[in-house]
Amino acid sequence: MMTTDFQQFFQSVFEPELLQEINVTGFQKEFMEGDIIIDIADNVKFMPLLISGIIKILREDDDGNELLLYFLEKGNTCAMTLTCCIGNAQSEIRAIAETEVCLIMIPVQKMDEWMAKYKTWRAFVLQSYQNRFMEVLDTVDSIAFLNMDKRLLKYLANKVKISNTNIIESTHQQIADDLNTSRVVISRLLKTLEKQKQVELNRNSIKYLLH
DNA sequence: TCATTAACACGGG
DNA sequence: CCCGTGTTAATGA
Repeated sequence: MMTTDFQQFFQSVFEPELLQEINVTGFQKEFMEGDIIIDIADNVKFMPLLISGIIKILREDDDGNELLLYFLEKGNTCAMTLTCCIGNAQSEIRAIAETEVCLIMIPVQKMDEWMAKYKTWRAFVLQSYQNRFMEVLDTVDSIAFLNMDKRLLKYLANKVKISNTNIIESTHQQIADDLNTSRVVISRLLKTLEKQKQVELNRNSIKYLLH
């Protein structure tokens, strides 16, 4: 059973026959905030299409430190899943529900079949690759070339952009985890941003005051 | 110079 | 009382 949400969003992207097939083979799955959707070393058997909510994609080092790679929004899919499906490999990333999330799960076998059968599917998959690759490049650039204050601003701006509100409900510790730094640094940088009238600070929330 | 770690005080829920 | 926040001091890259 497919929701109207799904119809509305993907209608413009996929042709009717493909929509029909998705209807038949896909199934809906929901996650609560904080749920792990895909973990590192998981075998990927389904390809998720994001209907609603936001998913955080992150990487982890040997010591268990997490690093945010990018967020997925409505209409996106996980590029890691795509590579895993093709190579029949394990996930290199962890996907966590940033908000409540609604997904359509597509069995991986359908991936190949549809690549040949539907132009729109092919275009969608390639476009997803392209988009995610650019996001990762952007993140790499940030880490390599930007100081933590710029990275923080970019992080805040991005959060504002995807959540459609200028209030970011995070603790300093959560932000520090995402950017793989310490809370002391985030607290100090946020404080200077506040003095510069770029943000307003409250417990558990940050109001972003630019544009 | 700037980040990290540990430690501490403050205050709201 | 617990947790998030703001700050400092010591240490390191």
